[in-house]
Amino acid sequence: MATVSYAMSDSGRLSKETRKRILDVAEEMGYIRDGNASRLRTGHSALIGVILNTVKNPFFSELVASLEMAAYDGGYLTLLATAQNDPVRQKKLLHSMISQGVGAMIISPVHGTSNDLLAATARRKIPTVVCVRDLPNQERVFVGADEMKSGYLAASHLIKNGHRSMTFLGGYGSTSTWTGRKDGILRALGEAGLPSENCQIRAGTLLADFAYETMRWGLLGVSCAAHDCRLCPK
Amino acid sequence: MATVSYAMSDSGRLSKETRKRILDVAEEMGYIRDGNASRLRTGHSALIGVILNTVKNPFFSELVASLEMAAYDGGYLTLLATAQNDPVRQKKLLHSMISQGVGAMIISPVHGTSNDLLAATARRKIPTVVCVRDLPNQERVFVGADEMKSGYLAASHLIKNGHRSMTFLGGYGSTSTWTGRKDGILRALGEAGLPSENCQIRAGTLLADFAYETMRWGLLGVSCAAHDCRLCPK
DNA sequence: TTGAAAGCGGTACCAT
DNA sequence: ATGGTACCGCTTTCAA
Repeated sequence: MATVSYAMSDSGRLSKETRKRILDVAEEMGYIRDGNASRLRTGHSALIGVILNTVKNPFFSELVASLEMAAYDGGYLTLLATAQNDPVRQKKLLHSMISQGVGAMIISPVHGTSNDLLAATARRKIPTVVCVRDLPNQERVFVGADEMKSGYLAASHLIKNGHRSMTFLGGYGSTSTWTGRKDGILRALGEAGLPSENCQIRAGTLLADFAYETMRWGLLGVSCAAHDCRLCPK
Repeated sequence: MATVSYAMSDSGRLSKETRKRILDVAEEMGYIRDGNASRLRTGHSALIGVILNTVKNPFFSELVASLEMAAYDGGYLTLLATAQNDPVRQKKLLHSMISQGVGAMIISPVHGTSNDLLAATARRKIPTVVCVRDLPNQERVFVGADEMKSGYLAASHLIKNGHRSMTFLGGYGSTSTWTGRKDGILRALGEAGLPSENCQIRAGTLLADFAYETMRWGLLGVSCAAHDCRLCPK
């Protein structure tokens, strides 16, 4: 029993021939080591949990692709689930993943995430990374874009090209993503000496789909109100 | 010990108050049952493994989204990985998933998949579904489109709209997908009394990206050679 | 109605 | 260099 384990993990404790004999037999009978039993004993997991809002949005599917490849390179598998804008579902998923013994978590939190979401991973010392949308006022590791800067760059681009009015369709209001981009836009307007009224600001669920389509065209949620802009979808 | 287990699974063996007391304490200390240990004992897993070629292609990301939602509704989590057109990687992934104790597998096999891929799941009686691309001459469950019919419909559409020549860019040649679509196109040409030379047939790795872009435009790998077709990308 | 104990498949310590 | 054994957290049988 123990010897087989030593053979599989190549601990160097066994003689060349004993090890080879064991591996040969294992190969022949199609043996695959039970990673769960292993984790149960050692506490080391080969699973990384990933919770995103959706995976249909190309931004997120590219993210999934990259995460999965990085995980594979590190010898991990990804447990993927989507929270569908539902904080309750998000929490259930996180608990399910902990139940499955994930060794680490990557979460892009939904709007309305409660402050205690990460308590479960924190208590168990499961390394957790928050991405895309931040969780303010919490102890966490965050990876994401500088939303403020992106809004600023987008608005500046429009202004530089002679546009004086624009519309901001950022999806859900009062998220850190939305607020950051909006602030960036307003800053750009201010620096150009334009009144903030020149940017129509819209937020809400119904606009999310529109914004999504806009994002697909590479405009990051900012759409130009002038109908002859070469960068905007027809 | 045993009593806690009974409380969690609500077997009805415990008195109302004992159960409630246990659940309260569990809640308070943030207890989450270890699904792996459970699986180890019972053999029942809450994991469904999914192996696709890629997840960047919108066709597959929509598939992932649907699979994940269905899994969630059934109380399962999805273990997702991409084979990246690499049969070796595909096999390693499958073994990793078995090692993680998946209860079922869903695979869209890569081109060049060896015949013994599913031997590992078969031996362990892990229910396995092959999708999108078929594995001919094997005992398996397959779910996918009628490729022949889709090629036929696409070519018929072009012919009906007055086009007499076309190009088929189907990506990798000699896959069941490619062959099916090609045969459908040729059948449509035949029925219209057109020679098969009227369809340029191209296959190969370099064309895969082109075909992918074409698919994004909703043309399912069939592109019209006439440059004024309203349906084709500009 | 409750609890003690064995065992799932590994790993790691200890002894041989 | 090798194998016996306890234990990881849970479920299930059996006994109390």
